[in-house]
Amino acid sequence: MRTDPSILHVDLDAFFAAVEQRDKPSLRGKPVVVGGIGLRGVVSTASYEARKYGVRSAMSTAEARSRCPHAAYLGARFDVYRETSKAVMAQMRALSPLVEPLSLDEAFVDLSATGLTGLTVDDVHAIAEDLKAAIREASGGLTASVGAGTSKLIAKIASDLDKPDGIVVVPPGTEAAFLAPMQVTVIPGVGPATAQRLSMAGVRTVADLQQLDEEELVRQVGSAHGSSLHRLAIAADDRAVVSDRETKSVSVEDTFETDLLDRSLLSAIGDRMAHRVSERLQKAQLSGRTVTVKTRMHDFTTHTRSSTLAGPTDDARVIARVARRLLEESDISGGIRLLGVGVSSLADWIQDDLFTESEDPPLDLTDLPERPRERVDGYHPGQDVIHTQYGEGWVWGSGRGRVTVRFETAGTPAGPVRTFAVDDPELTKLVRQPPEDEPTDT
DNA sequence: TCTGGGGTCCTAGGACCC
DNA sequence: TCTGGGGTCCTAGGACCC
Repeated sequence: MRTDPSILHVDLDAFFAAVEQRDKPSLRGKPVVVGGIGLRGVVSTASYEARKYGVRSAMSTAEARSRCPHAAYLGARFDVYRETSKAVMAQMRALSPLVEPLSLDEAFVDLSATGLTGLTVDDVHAIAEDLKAAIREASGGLTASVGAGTSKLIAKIASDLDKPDGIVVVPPGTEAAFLAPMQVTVIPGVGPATAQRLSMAGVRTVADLQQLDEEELVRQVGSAHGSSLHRLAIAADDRAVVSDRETKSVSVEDTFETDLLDRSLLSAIGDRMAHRVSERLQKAQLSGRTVTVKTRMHDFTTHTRSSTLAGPTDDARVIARVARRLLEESDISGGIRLLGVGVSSLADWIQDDLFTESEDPPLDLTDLPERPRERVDGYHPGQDVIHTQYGEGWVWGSGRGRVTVRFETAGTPAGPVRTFAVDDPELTKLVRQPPEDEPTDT
């Protein structure tokens, strides 16, 4: 545990709404609500003027409209927010190389990485003052709230105490007493479900939590959560500030204005989502092995189905094909309100390296899994794709020197399922690279 | 007035391997 | 011949965060 309050938590005030007010002077001083503006929309951010009417993040836009009909309701402009966020984060990085963004509008800054040591409460207060001024300058007038302390937990909670445009530095040594009178829900990770369980054990404040022994806590909320909560309650938090956290998954989802029942429509929507996921993977130079389809029923119950490929892919066609299969296996009776497609089990992957080496590289069939998968029933398990002169082939079973292939044209099965010996010259003849991977000058 | 979209982390059971 | 414990991978679901 460090002894000076050298971790800052910086939180931009009503970020999305503030950007809109910055860009449209007519909105300044007025209630502004940013979020989904459709029938099933939800509020992302409400300006402080709108909060006076009880409008809050995560509230349905319909409810927000009834509470504050005269507010300006705006869809989110993420590109603009991203750009502003970048400028703000740059100011933090100018202060310290160790910055951990949590979202577009929030980050931890570790001042110990600046070489400054023995910082006092006043020192940190002054640094926060300067940072806020730099942020205001770089962002075209946005305000931020800053919390500081000896840990992430303390900094994060402190930044919430004097919003908007405030600074709270918690003196070292006072952390446990600082937390004690607060509700347990101030601890990040304690949401409604955990709060409910704790309340049944008579725990409402952090002071109550500090009294509870770890074993009892683990019984109530599980082992990982319980032991981390036990430590956080007494402000024992040595989590490091980490820049460059790895992306673990990439996904796209959409809630429909009305519940959808039509499988072919859903299939087409899923294809488009697969393409968007693929684009984002490629942009980030990532690829992944697990494809997940998410469905939400009319009653809001949510289901996921996933399938893990033999190797990583960022190919829209592969993602789309697996997603289509998973969707076919999903129950959509009664209609679904949401569909999502995602890819996880990510690996770094430099896309070009696979194909640019040789002129006409054959698919290396010896690289296919040795063991056949058990469920080879016509749809499983979509392990890899080959491309042929007349369509796309889907390798769906292999082993013992044999490969089973179903060919498709534009996603539709074309011709029978065929099985080849790995060294069958006809198979070798059929296997070609897709047109877009061929050198353009030949 | 029903509940977004993008994520992270944890749990639990079954398969499989040693 | 029988029993078993641990580790890893996969799938599904849930809690939580901004």
